[in-house]
Amino acid sequence: MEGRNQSQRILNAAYKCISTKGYANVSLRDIAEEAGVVLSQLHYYFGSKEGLFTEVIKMMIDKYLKEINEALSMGETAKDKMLSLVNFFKDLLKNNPGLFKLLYDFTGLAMWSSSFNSLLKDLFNDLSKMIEEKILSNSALGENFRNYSPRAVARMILGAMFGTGIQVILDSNENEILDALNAIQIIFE
Amino acid sequence: MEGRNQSQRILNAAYKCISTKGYANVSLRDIAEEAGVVLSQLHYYFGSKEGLFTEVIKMMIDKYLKEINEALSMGETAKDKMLSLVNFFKDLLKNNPGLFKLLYDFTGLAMWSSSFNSLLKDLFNDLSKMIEEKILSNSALGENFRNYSPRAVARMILGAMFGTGIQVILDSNENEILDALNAIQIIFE
DNA sequence: GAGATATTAGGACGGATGTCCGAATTAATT
DNA sequence: AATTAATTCGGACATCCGTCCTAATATCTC
Repeated sequence: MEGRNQSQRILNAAYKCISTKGYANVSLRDIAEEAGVVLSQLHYYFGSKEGLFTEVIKMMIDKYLKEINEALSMGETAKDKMLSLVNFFKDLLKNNPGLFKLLYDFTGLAMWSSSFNSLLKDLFNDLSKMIEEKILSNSALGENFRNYSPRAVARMILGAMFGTGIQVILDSNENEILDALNAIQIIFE
Repeated sequence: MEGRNQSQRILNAAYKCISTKGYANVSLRDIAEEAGVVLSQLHYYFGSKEGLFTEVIKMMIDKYLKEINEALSMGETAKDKMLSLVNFFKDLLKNNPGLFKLLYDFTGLAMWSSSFNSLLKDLFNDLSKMIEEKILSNSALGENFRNYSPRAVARMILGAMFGTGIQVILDSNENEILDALNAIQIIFE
C-alpha cells in the first residue's frame, strides 16, 4: 500500500502533461498513462478532473511563491533585488519554460472558471505584495514614484515580467527578446 | 443567396462565443447556434475548426493593429503618446474586456499550436515595432535608455500593458489595479 | 425557362472524454 | 487466522465533439 506515493505520482504526471501540452490538450487518460496508473485511480485520489487540476495549481503556486521569495531575498539595494528578480525570470524562461507556461495556461483558465479564478487572483496578489514589500518599501525611492502607489508599481513590475515572458515563449528562437526583461530595470535608473 | 453575409455572421458568432467563454469551452455547435445557422455551414465556409479560428484571430489582429495605431497617433511628445496608449488600454479593459480576453486566450493557444503560433508572434512583433517607431524613435529619449535597445524597451512596454491587463481582468472588481497601467509611464519621468 | 452552380439543411459516423461501478487484490486490525 | 478497510484494476456508461455525406433548395448563367 503506497497511498501518498501513488497520488504523488499522479500529481507529478499531471504537472508534466499540462506543462508540456497545455491543460486544454490533456486528458485524464494521458495523465494516467504518464503516471503508469489505471484511469480510475485519478478519481479515487482526486475526485474529479477539477480536483486534480486544483492540486496541480496549488503545487505550481507553492513553487512560484518560494522561488520568487528567494530571488527577492538576494541583494541589498532595490536595484540589486530587481536585478535578481530579472535574472530569476530569465533563468526560468530558459531552463524551465514549462513552469512559466503552466502559469500562463492556468491564468487563462482562471479567466473563465470562477473556481480557479480565486487561486490565480491570490497568486498575483501575493506576488505583487512581495515585490512591494521587498523592493519598493526600501528607503528613498519615493522620489521617482511620487505619482504612483507602491502597490501599483509592484503590479506593473510583475506585469512587465509576465508580459515580456510570454513574448519570449512565443518566439523562443529569438533570444534578443530576453533583453526586454532587462529593460524593466529602467525604472530604477 | 447571401454568401458573404452568412459567413460574416458565422465569424461574428465565433468571435462572440470565444471572447465570452474561451476557445477551449466553445464547440462548433455553440457557434452555429449563436449564428442561427446549421452546423455543416461552418465547414462549408471555413473548412475546419482550425480554419474558422484562424479567421477569428485575423479579425482580432486587425482590430488591435488599427486601434493601437490610432492611439499612438494621438499626442506629440513621447510622454503624450504613452499616455494615449495607456488610456486606450484602460478603456479597452473597462469597456471591451472581451477583446483583451481574446488576445490572452489565443496567445495561450499559440503556445501549443505551431499553426497559430506564427500569427500571434507576428502580432506581438508588429505591435512592439509600432511602439518603437511611434514613441521611442522620438528625439532625445536616448539618455534614459542608453543601456537598452529601443526594441527591448518597446517589448517591455507592450509586455507591461499585457501583463497588468490580465491582472485587471482576473480581479475585475478591484478597480485599484487599473492604476498599475498608469505606472508604466514611470519610464518617461 | 433549362441547366449548371452555389448554398442550405439534416443527419450519421467514428472517436474521445469524464465519470462511475463492481470485482479483485492488498494491507490493517483484532 | 479472520474480518474489515483501503486500494487497485478493468471495463462500461452516456455524452459531446469535429468531420463528412447526401439530398433539397435557392441563385445564377445562358
